[in-house]
Amino acid sequence: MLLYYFEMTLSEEDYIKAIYHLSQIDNKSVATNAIAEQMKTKPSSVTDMVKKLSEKSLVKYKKYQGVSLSENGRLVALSIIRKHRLWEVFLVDKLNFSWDEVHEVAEQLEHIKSDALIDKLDAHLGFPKVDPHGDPIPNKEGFFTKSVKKLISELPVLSEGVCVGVNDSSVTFLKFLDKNNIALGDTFKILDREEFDGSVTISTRAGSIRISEQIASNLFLEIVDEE
Amino acid sequence: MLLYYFEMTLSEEDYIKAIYHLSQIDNKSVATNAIAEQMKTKPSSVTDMVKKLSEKSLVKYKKYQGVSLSENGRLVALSIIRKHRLWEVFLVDKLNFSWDEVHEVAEQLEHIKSDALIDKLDAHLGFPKVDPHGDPIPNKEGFFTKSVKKLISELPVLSEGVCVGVNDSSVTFLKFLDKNNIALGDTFKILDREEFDGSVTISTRAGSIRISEQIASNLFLEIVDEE
DNA sequence: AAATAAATTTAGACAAAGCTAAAAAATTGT
DNA sequence: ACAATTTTTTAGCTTTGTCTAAATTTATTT
Repeated sequence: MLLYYFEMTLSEEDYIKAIYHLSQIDNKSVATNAIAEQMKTKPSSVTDMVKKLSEKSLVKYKKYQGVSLSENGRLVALSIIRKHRLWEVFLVDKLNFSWDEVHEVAEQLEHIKSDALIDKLDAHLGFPKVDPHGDPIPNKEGFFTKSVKKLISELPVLSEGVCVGVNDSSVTFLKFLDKNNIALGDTFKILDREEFDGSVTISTRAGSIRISEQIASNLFLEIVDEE
Repeated sequence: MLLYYFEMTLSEEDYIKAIYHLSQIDNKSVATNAIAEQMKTKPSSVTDMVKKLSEKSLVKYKKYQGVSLSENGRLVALSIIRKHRLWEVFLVDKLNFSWDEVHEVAEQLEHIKSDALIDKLDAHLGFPKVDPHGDPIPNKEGFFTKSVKKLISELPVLSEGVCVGVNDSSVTFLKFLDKNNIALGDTFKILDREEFDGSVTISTRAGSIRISEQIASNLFLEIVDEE
């Protein structure tokens, strides 16, 4: 990954990250208002910041035409996302936070500046490919495997992925998951699907279990495309 | 430890820490110029900041009379120092940094705001009492064991402590340490001292070894007083 | 006990990042 | 096509933390 050629402030980094995420949604240039909403700030503040980032050639900007990241800006965004996601893995795997508690702290940790720190953290965690939500972790050069989030009911047999969410968050459903030793962050493989009723056999930490079509259509897996 | 009653900026935290460290040197109130030097800033900037901290009752300040921490200020300082030293332990024990590489990164990590994070980090590290330099880690309530740094040659038999520094950093001396499996951060116990030549037997990780008076007067141990 | 020196504070400015209110450009509706 | 609406930008002000230069207080020296 590129070394930044200039120091970036916390605020600049947050803007770059926001612009990155917004430009992922659809591929057009990002609107001032959209950034303002994301950053919980006013459009006029966004205009000011975007001009500054443009001078540092981290974004491409023409008045009234929206913003997009330059190649350098994209690499900066990916380096921040890399840090954020590695810290999330650390918080969940090593400090026993649950996957839904880590975002806020990781938002702070992602701004710590030290290449050595991130390299060593990465190694310490065993070079993880995805964070606890199943999102891919870019490598040092900014490459990462794309991933798709899909319901088990929509996936073909032999798919493998990390359980990253539920559709139905009712107490009964969550109790079912608990009873069957299914937790967010677990890796599942789809072993078989019964054509008759759509029920699915999956392998879990606790062995393989059979789940009904109804369950299968309420569990999201994050599938990583190796390419 | 107290919850801060108001958010503190990074800069405020740095000033509080600087004032704490300076007031440890001798017990008088701290001079504006001394703070300016420590913070690498100008005396006029210090005056401004000290007024602000005084309004938040973190310091006691009278014009031209120097500054000292209030009880709240002291607790804030200790909470920052606690974070700093826990992160240093993490960096050395878990990420394999060497003890002399960690300060800069810990300076950043100490400002991360999350009580849950620090509690869990503390547990993950096994509730360490001292950092890799042998300095004591305050507990949540701001209590910590005092410690003294002394040469092995000055310590009585049966003393125990963490090796935290050398007087003579010549290549030959460091090579001697390496050859005898002595590293900064190791815990030693003084088993015996020979009156005749002042040579000392110490127990190390690698077993017990005999060191000459010359060596003993070049190795610092940090002794923790349990009280 | 003045006179000089050193330390500290005040006053006024500046850059970063935000805000409000008003102006300008782009988009939409008819 | 042009009026109305929405989006974006500009202009000017605020706060935080810094600075320089000048003024003031404290300390030191003779």
